[in-house]
Amino acid sequence: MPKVTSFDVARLAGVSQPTVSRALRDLPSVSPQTKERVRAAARQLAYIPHDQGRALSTRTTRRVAVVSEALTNPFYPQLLEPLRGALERNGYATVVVTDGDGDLAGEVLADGSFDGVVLTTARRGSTVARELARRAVPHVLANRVLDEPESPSVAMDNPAGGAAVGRFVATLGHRRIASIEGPDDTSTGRDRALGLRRGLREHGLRIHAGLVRQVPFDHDSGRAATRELLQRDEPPTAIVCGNDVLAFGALSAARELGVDVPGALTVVGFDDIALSSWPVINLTTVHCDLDALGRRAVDLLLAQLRGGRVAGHDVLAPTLVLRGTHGPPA
Amino acid sequence: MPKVTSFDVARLAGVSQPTVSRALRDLPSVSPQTKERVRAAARQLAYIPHDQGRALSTRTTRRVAVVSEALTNPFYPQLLEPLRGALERNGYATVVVTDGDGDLAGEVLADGSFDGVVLTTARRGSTVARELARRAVPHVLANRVLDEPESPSVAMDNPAGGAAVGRFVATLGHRRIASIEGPDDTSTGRDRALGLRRGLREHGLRIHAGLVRQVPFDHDSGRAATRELLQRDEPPTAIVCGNDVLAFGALSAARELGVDVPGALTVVGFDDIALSSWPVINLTTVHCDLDALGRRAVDLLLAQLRGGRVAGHDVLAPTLVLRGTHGPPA
DNA sequence: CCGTGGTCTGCATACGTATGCTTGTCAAGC
DNA sequence: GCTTGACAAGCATACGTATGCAGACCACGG
Repeated sequence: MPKVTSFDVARLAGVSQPTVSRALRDLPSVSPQTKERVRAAARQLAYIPHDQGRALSTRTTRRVAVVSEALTNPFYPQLLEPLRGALERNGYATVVVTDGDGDLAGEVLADGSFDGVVLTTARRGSTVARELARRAVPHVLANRVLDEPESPSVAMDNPAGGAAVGRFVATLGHRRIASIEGPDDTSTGRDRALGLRRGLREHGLRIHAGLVRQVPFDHDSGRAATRELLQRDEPPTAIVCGNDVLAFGALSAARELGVDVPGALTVVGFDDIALSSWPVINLTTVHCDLDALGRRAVDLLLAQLRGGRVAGHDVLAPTLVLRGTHGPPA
Repeated sequence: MPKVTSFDVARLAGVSQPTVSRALRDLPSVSPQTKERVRAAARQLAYIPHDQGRALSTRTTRRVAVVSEALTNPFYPQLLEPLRGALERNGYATVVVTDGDGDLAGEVLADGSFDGVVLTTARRGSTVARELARRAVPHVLANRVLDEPESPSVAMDNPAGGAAVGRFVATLGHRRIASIEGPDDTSTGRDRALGLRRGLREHGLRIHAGLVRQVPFDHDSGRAATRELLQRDEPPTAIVCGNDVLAFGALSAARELGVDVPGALTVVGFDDIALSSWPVINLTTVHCDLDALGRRAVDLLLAQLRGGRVAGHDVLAPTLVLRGTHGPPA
């Protein structure tokens, strides 16, 4: 592809290839006149330095991989954006590596294509982080964490958020409370569910086993689970969801079945993604500061890229945000 | 990063470096016994071939860049997914290149990091495609097209879709029809708006100049425009939006102002992204088969990657999908 | 006039893998 | 027994850029 190389530029400018390399990077060891001649030649040939060559020579790519599940879940683009911004401000390009099945081979991440890795959707037992650690690839977990906290990580305080929701629905007066939870092998799914139970317990409440559903984090799963729950003999008066997308599914099911929200049903989400604040949705949920999370994660990664050993486990406090999908039981 | 190279493997296996290269790629010119010895050595050292080295040597990256605006607009992840799938099936990895401002420097795309490029958010006057053409970088436009059709492209038949919407709202009986359109420098924004006018004209209708808003393709813009429109002395009875996200904004504004949809206001979108079919939204819109679009775009790209000259301009027919946000005027 | 120091440029080579060509080995065929 | 050929592996080198080191050149001071 790169028909024109630094040798071509050198020939045209009447200098050597190394001089071209130095001149175009504006190193001080090249005289102003030579620089100008080289720049002119490069311009004339529309020369673009070949990135592979540079990367091979410097053993640095200025690229960071962000591993995420399907981007069609709107949560991930919103996490991605702050990560991308922070990385860009520090001179790194972001490459999104989609990990559809959650069993990505670690090899792709350690073949020299990236200077570092951000894992956003690690499963609790995933070995990818361990493998990266073994190969000394700078990396950080953002959003989800592992059971064995070997790698640095940043996450929301999901247990605390879950507990806050529990206390909130209890205080509203609800007693028949359902929980639509995310997968148990994700730290977000499990921690929020555990937190919810703790919050309810503080008010002397428990979740009836029949009112618990554990499903993947997507709209249709939330919708199906909610349909089941609402068609029980004694349907719940409140449904707490493991994330916002599940809550959208709950709202969809309620709409389909003609159940009024919040009159006859309270729905609470978790994440506070952009859609949730749209008046057409107006979801009561738990706000997560993904900007802060992304910035912090990138800080931890940069520290490693600069050669330091890093082992922090940051936890950010979420906050309940009250909108239009909650109320006292009918 | 790659502490262990093919030379290390060669030394351990007692063979030469080229033999390692051939053995691990399972070339026939290596004896089975040698292959096994090399594989064992590679396994023992946890050897991962350095991608930069391979890329430099073969002058091929097996990577394709997909250029898109911010992924927080849910349309793009949905276009991305079929593209990614089709590329993956053909052995190419997808790299998302985010083009926040729409003025991406073409250099990044032509520095040898990618074998090909898919442009999804090109502005009408963009020179990026031309630059790629000049440098003989295989590329294709998917979704949006250019005024000068120099590069191969695939897009929905946006004028036809717009016309269908125009005829539809006219047939419903609406007369005060508003149009919230996307930016004029995008082919989607302009073509859909032109199509709408054509469809209405067929029914002897015109859009009052005061009922036209041209805004960026995002929720808040749609919401703000709709608030303005609904607070006029004679508000529109139907609002046609340049895409679904704008329509969500319209629904938000209607909700805020207590305007009933579809009782007092008809809202129509364009794209039929996943959210639109959620019962909680249930938007009447124009369906675009992004799977087909993505597959076709990748086909055109692959033809170029295999060395062919390609110059097709494919257009796919969209279809109106009637859901819950339309009705006759009050 | 020679030596010194500083400035600029070029030479040689490294980075890790892939591949054309050559060499070596061995068995079969005449 | 020598040739032929097939097969297996190694040698040399290419890909494009970056960098340590050496050398050239110039000006200046003694």
